[in-house]
Amino acid sequence: MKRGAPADRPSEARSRLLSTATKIFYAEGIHSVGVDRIIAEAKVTRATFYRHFPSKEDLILAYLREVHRMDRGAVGAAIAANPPPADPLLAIAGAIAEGIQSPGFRGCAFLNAAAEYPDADHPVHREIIAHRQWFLDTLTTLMAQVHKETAEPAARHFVMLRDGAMAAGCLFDPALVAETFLRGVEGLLRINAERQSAESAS
Amino acid sequence: MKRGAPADRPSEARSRLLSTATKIFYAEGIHSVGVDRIIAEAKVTRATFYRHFPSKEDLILAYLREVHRMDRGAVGAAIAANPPPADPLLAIAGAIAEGIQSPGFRGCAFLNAAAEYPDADHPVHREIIAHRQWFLDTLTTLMAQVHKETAEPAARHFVMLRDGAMAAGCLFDPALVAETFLRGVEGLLRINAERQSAESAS
DNA sequence: CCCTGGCTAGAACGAACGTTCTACCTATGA
DNA sequence: TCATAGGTAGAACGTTCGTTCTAGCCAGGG
Repeated sequence: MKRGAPADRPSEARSRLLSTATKIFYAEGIHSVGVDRIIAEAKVTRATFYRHFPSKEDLILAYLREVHRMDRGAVGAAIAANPPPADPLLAIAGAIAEGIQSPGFRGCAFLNAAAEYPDADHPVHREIIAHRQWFLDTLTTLMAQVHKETAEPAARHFVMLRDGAMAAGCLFDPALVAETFLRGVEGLLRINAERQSAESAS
Repeated sequence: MKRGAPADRPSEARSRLLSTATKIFYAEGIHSVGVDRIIAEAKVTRATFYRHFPSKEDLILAYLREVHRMDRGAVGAAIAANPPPADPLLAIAGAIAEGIQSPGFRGCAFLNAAAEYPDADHPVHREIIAHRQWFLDTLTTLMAQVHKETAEPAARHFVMLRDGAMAAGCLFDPALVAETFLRGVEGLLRINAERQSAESAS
């Protein structure tokens, strides 16, 4: 009996289910989308759905993990393409600004999900927290290469600008939001770089 | 017997309904709360509910208008207590930072609602846009008294920091979020004030 | 007086929700 | 060869949703 992990073989139906859910949950929210809708658009049957996802909640968690995977890939690519000493933070900010202006942008999947799952003990909420902690940690590490002493507040500042930009991106003019965001990040990086050079000069 | 006072205008049952809805919608979200729940906690009957609010959507709109009313009151009070030339912007930022750290804080009611109503044509979404436009306009006016030329981008920057702080306030440590927000606002105001004095010197 | 308006109480509706079930088909590999 | 895993198709479960309805209670003003 070679029954290993439940995801040993990439099932066609499962990936169709997940990509459909990702698209619809992101575009329309979670509570307001029923499983029937996802089943219908993924062109699978109810039985198949419940074979791969024991409940809707499992699908929601898989959706968030999928978005997390994509975010990690995008950040990793930005860092790889702009390794220190080139500024990967500007590359990340650029990718965010680009995302905000791309068609179909509906904000941050995690912030949107957090609005629907305020209970801190809920598995969905915990998944959100975990993603955000990863993002903050990643930025803190990168920020430490600009100015070590203020890396943590600077990273928090970056995340705050990003959160604001992602939230406003589908409520204001995306181009203006992206511009405001990039200006803010540039200012933040400039200040930290000045701190760094001021210290190394002394 | 009823008071002859004109304060009778809003019925007791209606205001109980609205305050209950405001509390529950804000704390738990909109889609995940049924009308039965609000009816039960407001201690009214279904018939009474539908007498005052033709549908759930009307209650949701009333909820958002109620929060808007409270926000306008808070901003108005902050401006009244710190009229120019004292800085009302710092007072507003302080009130926001205080809100983030107060118990029961669940983020911005409008950002949360926007996550549940992404359709731009939906009445709820439009109510959100209207509130945000009012806030941006208010800040732009105040910002113009610091530095007229850059009032608009500075106000957008302020709103972006606020949105980020409100979104993160219930996902990170509120005290750290509030501190990061206030530092960001101080920096923003300092830069604009420097621009102002640099110009008036020339 | 009775009419009206705001309220209580609770039954009932159809639709949609998440979930379970039976029944059958079809590749694959031991 | 045959058991099995993963798929299709669709009925059905019980619950909850938003909404409507009937019926009755009580106070104030014409």
